[in-house]
Formats: sequence, structure tokens, C-alpha cells
Amino acid sequence: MIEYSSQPHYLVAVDCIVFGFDGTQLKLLLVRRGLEPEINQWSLIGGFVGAGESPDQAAIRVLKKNTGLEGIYLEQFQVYGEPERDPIERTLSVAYFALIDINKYQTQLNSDFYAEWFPINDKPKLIFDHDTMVTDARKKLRYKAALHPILFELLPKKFTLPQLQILFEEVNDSKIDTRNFTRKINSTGLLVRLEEKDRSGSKKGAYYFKLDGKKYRSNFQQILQLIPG
Amino acid sequence: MIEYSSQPHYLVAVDCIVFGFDGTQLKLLLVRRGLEPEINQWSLIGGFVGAGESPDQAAIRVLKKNTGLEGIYLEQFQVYGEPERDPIERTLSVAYFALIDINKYQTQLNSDFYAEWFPINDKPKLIFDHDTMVTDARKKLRYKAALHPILFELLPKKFTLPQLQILFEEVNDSKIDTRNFTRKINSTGLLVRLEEKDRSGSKKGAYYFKLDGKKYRSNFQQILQLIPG
DNA sequence: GCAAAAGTGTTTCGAATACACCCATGA
DNA sequence: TCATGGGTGTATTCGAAACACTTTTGC
Repeated sequence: MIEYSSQPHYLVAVDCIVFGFDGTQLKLLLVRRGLEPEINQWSLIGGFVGAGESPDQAAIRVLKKNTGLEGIYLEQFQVYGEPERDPIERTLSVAYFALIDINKYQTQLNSDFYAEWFPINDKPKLIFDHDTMVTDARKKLRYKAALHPILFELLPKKFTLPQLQILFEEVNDSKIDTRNFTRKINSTGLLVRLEEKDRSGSKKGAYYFKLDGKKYRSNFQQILQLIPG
Repeated sequence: MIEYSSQPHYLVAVDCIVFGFDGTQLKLLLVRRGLEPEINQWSLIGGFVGAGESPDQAAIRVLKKNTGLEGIYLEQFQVYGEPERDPIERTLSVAYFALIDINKYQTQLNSDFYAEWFPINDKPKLIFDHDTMVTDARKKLRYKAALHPILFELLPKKFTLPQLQILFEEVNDSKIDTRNFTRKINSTGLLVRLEEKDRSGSKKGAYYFKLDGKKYRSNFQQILQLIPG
């Protein structure tokens, strides 16, 4: 029957759709590609899966290298494997979406990697099928965020409810009623209000909140209804 | 920087977790592996991704070959890529779960492939990491079935409500209240009641239903609450 | 007439929605 | 004092869940 030896072998890569949130807009971290073909074109953060590592490990490594960050929220969501997707040589790509605290990133940034944040609605054209990946990742993020409290991963340790709501609105691409949103978020029991206020956005100031880590981790798999509709 | 040429190449396979339902139990289609290593051991249905095909196409091809069926519900759900998962040579596997009408399968079966249905709770040990794949697929199926009407794919064209309910209970591994279940399913508007009754299960007989194909396809992406809790 | 499965209706509760005003403060 | 954004409460509706009896028919 079939034997291993006669079977074709392929390159395997990982590509990460890295989401960030600057308080107003959902953003995407892109890099200028460092190798041919399409050198210097904008691309997702990615790399080949090395001999000793799993795709998950490769994604972690590649993210660390490009953002300086570890412990990032990462989710594998789709394999892209059309035979012709890479014009040079057949390459399969395991796609991940990553959620990172954009502020953490900025402080650790060094300029070795030509990475740049783009508003997700105003990004350059990307190489290969990366535009499709972004579209798919966004859909997936929306789906997941409607049911699970993952968006907190995009915020700093301390954040305000208005910030949180804007983030949900951005991801879901729709307006949310503040009173209902507040009640829903509070009813999850995931948030702890701090004494401190953020006075940067208004005169009155908005209370900071932080995640209740224990409840966050235990509620994580539970299905919630976080976005209206 | 990195060049394609220096990068390692791997075998890429697909593996399908094929679910079926015989009216009582959730079942799994397994085959005896036809090549070394672990020849003759039970394994998921799988095969290598050929040079001219995508993983999705490979999965379709492999399923056709092993079940005789086309147009099967297929969903890619995870890549398994630990370096040591195949002891002979590094192989990444793209895992799919498939839902098939077990009756259709039986009529088209020919005995070229040593395939056999096993109750999902009473299956033999599988090769490599296939047991893990099954566990993961089951979890995924449960998750998806709680929100989307995919379980109809496991039933014949005509089916009864008691059958449907047992299926939901099997997948979810819990009892469901018949009255609430009926109301919930009816409220989706997906079912059409036929005149005919199935008298095999009881003296009174249970009405057959069929899917309203149009509504099924249009409701498919919508999030529903099909399983209690 | 009785056993065995199919089918149906009501009440209760909680969650989701729609909706509008007061609060705190810096300028 | 007023403009700006932050914060809160209520009534209504809808869906989810809990719960038990009647129907059909073959034996």
C-alpha cells in the first residue's frame, strides 16, 4: 500500500494574526517580510516550523522574537494549505490569532523588526493569502468573543468600563447600550473595581477595574452571552 | 535571514474522526492501518496530503475511498504537530471531524477497507495520538452541537423526534426533558413533519420529520441554544 | 385492560432589551 | 454655569427550565 518514502514533503509555517487595541481602534501588527519572494511587502508575523518544535511552539517563538512578549493569548484556528498559496514552493501555514496588550508591546519594542500597528480597517495589502487569513481571524475573534471573555487579553491590567465597551463595539462592529453592557459584565463577576480613577478621558473620571484572575480562569470555558444579538 | 532552502520539510497527513449514530449510540468509524509502523492496529481514517491537493481535498478523497460517500459534513478542527508524534518520520496531521449518516454508509460499504464502527465509549486503543484526537473531536462536536444544528447530519433523511433527542443526549452525555426539547427544536422552524409514522419503536408510532433544507442552510451560522445549560 | 412509548401545556424564573436621567468635575 | 463623559434603575418581553398527564395501539 502507501509508503512513507514515496510521499511528498512540504514546508510548514505558522502565521500569527496579532490583534491589539489602543483604546479606540482594533489594530493589527504587521511586519515587512524579510525574504524573497515579496521581500519588503507587508505580511503577518510568521516563520517556519523548526525540526524540534510543534507549530504551537513555533508560534510562541515567532511572537517572542517579533514582539518581545511571552505568555501571549494564542489560538490556533485554521490551516491554509492550497497547493499554490506560496508561489516559490508548497508551504502549509498553520494560522493563529494572538491577543496582546498593545501597551506592553510598545514598552518592549526594539526596532530590529520592522513591525508596525495598523488599524484593522486600514491596512496595506498583504502577501499571499494573508488578507484572507485576517478576514477569517476577525470572524473567529468575533465569534469567540461573543461567547467567551477573551477580549480582556487586549487590555492593560487596569482598564475602565468605557474602554472595555469600546473594545467590544470595535470587535463586534456595532453600538452597545452602556447600561445593559455594564450590567452584563458585572453579572459575570469577573471584574473588581479599584479605588483609582482614570481622569484622562473626562473630568469626572472613570473607575479602573481589574480582572479577578481566579474567576476568569474558571469561567473561561463557560458559554456566556457577552454581545447583544 | 531565513531562506526556504535551509528549512526542514515534513510529511503532512489528514485524519478524520468519523461520527455515526445508529439510533442508540454514538459511533466511530475506525480502520485497520495498512502500513508500517503499527500495521493492522486500529486507527482513524487518514492519509497523506498529495502534491496537487489541499488538506480539505485530501480529507474528502480519503473519506470517499473509505466510506464510498461524498458530500459529507467535514470540519477541520486542529493540527497535531508534536515532533515525535509519528515514530518513523515527522508528520503533521490536520484533523477533521466528519458526520455521516450511518445507514447510507452501510448500503455503500464494500469490504475492501477493513473499516468498522465502534461505540465511542468502547473503542480499541488507537495508534499514535489518535486517542487524543478523538477526545478533542468529541469535545468540539459537543461544543458546536450546542450552538449549531449540525447533528442532523448524522440522521437519515426521515427521522423521529425521539431519535433526535437520543442523539442529542448521547452527544451531550446527559438527559434532556422531552417537552422542552420538542418545543426548542420546533421553535427553530427547521423541521417539517411528515404524514408517515415510524412504528418500529413503539405501538403508537412516532411521526417522521425531515429537514427544511432552505431554513437549515440559512440558520446555520446563527447561534442557537440547543442543549440545556 | 394494560404496558410502553409518544405527544402535549402551564407556570415560574431569570436574562435580555429598551429606554432617560443624574452625577462629578474642570474649564 | 455649563459642557462633557461617567454612571445608574425600571418596566417589559422573551426564552429557559421545571414539572405530569393524556393518547395510541399492539398484545
